[in-house]
Amino acid sequence: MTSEDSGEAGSGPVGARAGSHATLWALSDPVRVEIMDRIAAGTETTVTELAGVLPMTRQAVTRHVRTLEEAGLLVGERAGRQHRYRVALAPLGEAGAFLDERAASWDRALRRLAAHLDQQ
Amino acid sequence: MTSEDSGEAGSGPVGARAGSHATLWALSDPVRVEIMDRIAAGTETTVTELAGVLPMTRQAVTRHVRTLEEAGLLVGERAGRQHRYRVALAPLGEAGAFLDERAASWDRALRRLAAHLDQQ
DNA sequence: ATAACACGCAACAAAAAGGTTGCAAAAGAG
DNA sequence: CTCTTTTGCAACCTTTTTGTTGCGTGTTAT
Repeated sequence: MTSEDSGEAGSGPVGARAGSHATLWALSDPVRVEIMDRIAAGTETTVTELAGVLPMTRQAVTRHVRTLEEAGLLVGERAGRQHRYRVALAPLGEAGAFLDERAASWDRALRRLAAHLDQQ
Repeated sequence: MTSEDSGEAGSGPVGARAGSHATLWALSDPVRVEIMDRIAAGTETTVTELAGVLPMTRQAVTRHVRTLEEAGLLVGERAGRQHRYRVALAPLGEAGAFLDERAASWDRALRRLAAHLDQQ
């Protein structure tokens, strides 16, 4: 039935973003952040439960969950006929490090330009 | 603090995202990150200069720059017929704080669930 | 004044994202 | 076995992104 996907690390899927970009993009949608909130809280941890409290159908929730899963922010585990999800925090650290790195780089560049102008 | 709907009314165009979401979304595109890199470095600081080194037309660059400007990551200043941009680091701090806050919240929720399971 | 440059706006097309409905398959309950 | 629940997949539609071309406006140089 299901093919051997569920491995987003190799030759990625079609619309796949890489690394921290995927994480930033996944979390730039308030709906997906709310899904992460609810799964982390443990109140709604399946697609059907989430669709019960969110203003959209189950299939729409499935897509958001899949996006989060491809970003590595969610990990699913099948328990019988249910498909339960839990959050993974590792990509959060990567994305945060990415932002910090960029901020530091741009800050350095700005100071370098300012010093250059000051020298003239 | 957690309420962020009904954001900026007058300054935000039609499809504007609010606060940190706009920042995360703007930086989830490698092209826009590269634009930020080049403007911060001072090598290309106008739309025309950027279009000269990027594989797209000037109008496409204009759209990306506008996206970054709406997120507060770029500030433009007109000098004669040229429109020069410089980077602004403030939204970076907000976005980083948002990620940290979410990571801490989800981590707390996970520990609470783990403790709850441990108690049973 | 005229030509060249930098920029903005509008119309348009293709692709991706977000959402819906419908239907089929696997797991549990009666 | 039959029925219900949970899930996945496929087709389809709408909106948003992303990119193009064409044209008009303002600014600088000759």
